[in-house]
Amino acid sequence: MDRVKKILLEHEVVPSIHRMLILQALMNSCSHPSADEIYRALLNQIPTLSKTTVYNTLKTFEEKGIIESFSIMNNEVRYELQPHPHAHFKCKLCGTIYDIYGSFDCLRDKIVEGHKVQEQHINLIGICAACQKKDKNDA
Amino acid sequence: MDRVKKILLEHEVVPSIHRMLILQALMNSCSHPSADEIYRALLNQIPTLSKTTVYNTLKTFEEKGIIESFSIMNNEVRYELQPHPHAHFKCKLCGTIYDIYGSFDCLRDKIVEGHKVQEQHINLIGICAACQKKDKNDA
DNA sequence: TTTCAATTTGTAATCATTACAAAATTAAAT
DNA sequence: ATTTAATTTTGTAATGATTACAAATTGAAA
Ligand SMILES: [Mn+2]
Ligand SMILES: [Mn+2]
Ligand SMILES: [Zn+2]
Ligand SMILES: [Zn+2]
Repeated sequence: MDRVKKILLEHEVVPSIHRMLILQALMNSCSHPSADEIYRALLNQIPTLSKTTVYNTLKTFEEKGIIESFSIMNNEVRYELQPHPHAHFKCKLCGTIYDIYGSFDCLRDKIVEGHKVQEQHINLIGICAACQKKDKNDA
Repeated sequence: MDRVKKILLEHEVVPSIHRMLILQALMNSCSHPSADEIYRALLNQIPTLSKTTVYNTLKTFEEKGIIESFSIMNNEVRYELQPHPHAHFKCKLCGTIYDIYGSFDCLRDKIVEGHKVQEQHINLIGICAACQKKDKNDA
């Protein structure tokens, strides 16, 4: 919990209890949670939590560079702490989003055909390894 | 217009007048139009056009492999004929979406870390060349 | 304790998209 | 030409994620 507070202070965000819990939930989760998933995960600990607070807080975190957001298949936005740059794979069957640490060119802060790149999102979509196995067993 | 009809027939889509006009609008546009943009562009020619028809038709086109859709920055879905695989760059200032034909690995139909890739979307976001110039002139 | 700014909340609004059933169109069958 | 059935198109209502906004709450300084 001290680790969480430290991160917020380093990014000039007042470490309120809500913000600490939201960031903690995000750090504990490895599943790229959506705003709604974070909201539901915290309802036990903060019964008075408002979904607007979750949205506001996530926006603040992103503006301050604490987290990153991305969206795959145009449903809801998903959030994660920014570790090393990586790609995402979303399974069409089970919906799981996997991190892919492959050999992708990182174009951030590079100039591409004259355009200044600030963000890069590599989204792969298909059938994950687990669902392929499941399909074979069913057949 | 014959070209349009031919494409529809080749993909086993009945070439109704609406479908031909929607596909034509998509072929004439090089701006990755959204469903709403296509709808507004056609309202002159088909005053009775329903937005639902545009959505239905675009979905049909995509299912039949005539067009592809993608989404960048999680606003609306955008559509294009599928030429060679390429990446997209969206300018944060003017909103323009550029095609980027760089040297990107095409992972379609490949296996990545055990996952079967069916779609690949490379989205770059930043400030486009034109807007960089404009900024310099203003300063 | 008073004050004031920052944070949080609840509700209503927005926007893209989908669901669904009725209406219109088309082509085939009589 | 008329009937029939399937397909296409339409209009409206519903959905779901997100945002706008104003009121309520909190928390630190004076
Ligand atoms: Mn990730
Ligand atoms: Mn393109
Ligand atoms: Zn799966
Ligand atoms: Zn621009």
